[in-house]
Amino acid sequence: MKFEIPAHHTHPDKPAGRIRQKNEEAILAAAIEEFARHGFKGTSMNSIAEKVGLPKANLHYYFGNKLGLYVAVLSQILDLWDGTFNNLTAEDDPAEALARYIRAKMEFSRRHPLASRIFAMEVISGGECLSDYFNDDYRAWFRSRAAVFEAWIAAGKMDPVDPVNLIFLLWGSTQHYADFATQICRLTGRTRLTKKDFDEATDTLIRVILKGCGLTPPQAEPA
Amino acid sequence: MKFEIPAHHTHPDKPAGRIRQKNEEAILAAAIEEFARHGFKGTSMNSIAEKVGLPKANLHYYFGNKLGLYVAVLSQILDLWDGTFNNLTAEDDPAEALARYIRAKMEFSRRHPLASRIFAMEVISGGECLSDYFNDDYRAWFRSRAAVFEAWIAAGKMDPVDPVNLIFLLWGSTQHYADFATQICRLTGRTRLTKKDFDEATDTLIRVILKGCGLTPPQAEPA
DNA sequence: GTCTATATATAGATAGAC
DNA sequence: GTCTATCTATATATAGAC
Repeated sequence: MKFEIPAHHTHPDKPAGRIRQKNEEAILAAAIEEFARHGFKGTSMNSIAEKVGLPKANLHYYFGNKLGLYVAVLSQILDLWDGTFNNLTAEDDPAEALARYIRAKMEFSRRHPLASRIFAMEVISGGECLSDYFNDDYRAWFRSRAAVFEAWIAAGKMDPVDPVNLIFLLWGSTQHYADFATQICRLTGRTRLTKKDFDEATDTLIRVILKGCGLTPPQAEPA
Repeated sequence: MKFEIPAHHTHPDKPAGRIRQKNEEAILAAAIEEFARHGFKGTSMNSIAEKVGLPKANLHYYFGNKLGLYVAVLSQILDLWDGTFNNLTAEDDPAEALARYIRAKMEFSRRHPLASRIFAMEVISGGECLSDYFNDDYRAWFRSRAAVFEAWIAAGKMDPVDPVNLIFLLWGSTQHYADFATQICRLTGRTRLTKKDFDEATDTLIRVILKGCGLTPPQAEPA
């Protein structure tokens, strides 16, 4: 999955890699916007270069080629995801843990909508660049998440809802607010979704899904 | 929204439009597959022409240009959607009507996954080609759908769940099975989602969402 | 390390023979 | 109505001056 970064040497009077780090971050930020808007094939290196204000030759110097830049963007996104999940355990109180998980997913949709959209477009397009990510470890991680629900069900703490489809319900309903924000704004007459919009949507999701699983929502905790 | 079809005349010894109709259908079918996989900008007229087995000049002859073909594909998809919705009324029994709606949406995801994905990619990409579709009529239609839930709530037939976010919950959770089928297959070790997979997912969605709205699911009716 | 100029491939679109 | 050949624009990528 990793791409080759061309060897180079730095000027002695400047800290090694400072310019590189700054430029790479700027390029990645511009690339995220373009890839989120046009997908991989629909994005041109030229448009990214113009947005970041560098000649496109620099993009090739830093990331090798277009696929290398795209994979770097995807890697950054997946790092974000890994940091957001993994907070559910069988010992948790189901209602509290599930509410926390829905809040975390909605907060991700609010703060990283472009990342969510790039991931969505990649999966919709077949997800070939994610084949290394969709591996045995990923399946094992997914089973461990489903096992938490199974444990709660076995302990009689929640209704016997199929854990696999419950997870897809959680993902689909929360990611929708990032991926389909354009449609939501058009339908509700907004120009963008506010923090308040997300809070209300989060409350609705927590209320419906928890009750649907036979759980009593915990008292709202301050954001 | 409509594009110009070039004027032409037909040979007198052949029924007018027979060849055209057949070719246009074949081109649209191939275009749906390509656009669903690569999005608008990522799809080339050449790839569509090769898939359908016609020279690409024919595609331009029938649809004018690439955007015309894309809009024709989108129009066909939106026609499908219009035929699927609009079955909820305030007079319906909420539990039965909602279960029916979830079934219809899931059946759409199962039978028209490519259509769902093209719509999703278009919305994620900003939905400029849908700006004519996301108009005042669409907003009015959406409010009429939300009003059905409000009527049910006012009549005490279901919990006071915010109708707008409930609709997004329904859309997000059902469309997920079409748009993210690749990820679902990787996670569950399947090569494709079967009718049985969809039936089980549908049952889970109906069970959780209806109970979450304070409704008692109706007895399962045969598909 | 940076950027201009350019090589090469492929895109959308069309002219014109049949 | 159909299809070959071609035009023009733009894409990725790189060579080489600075």
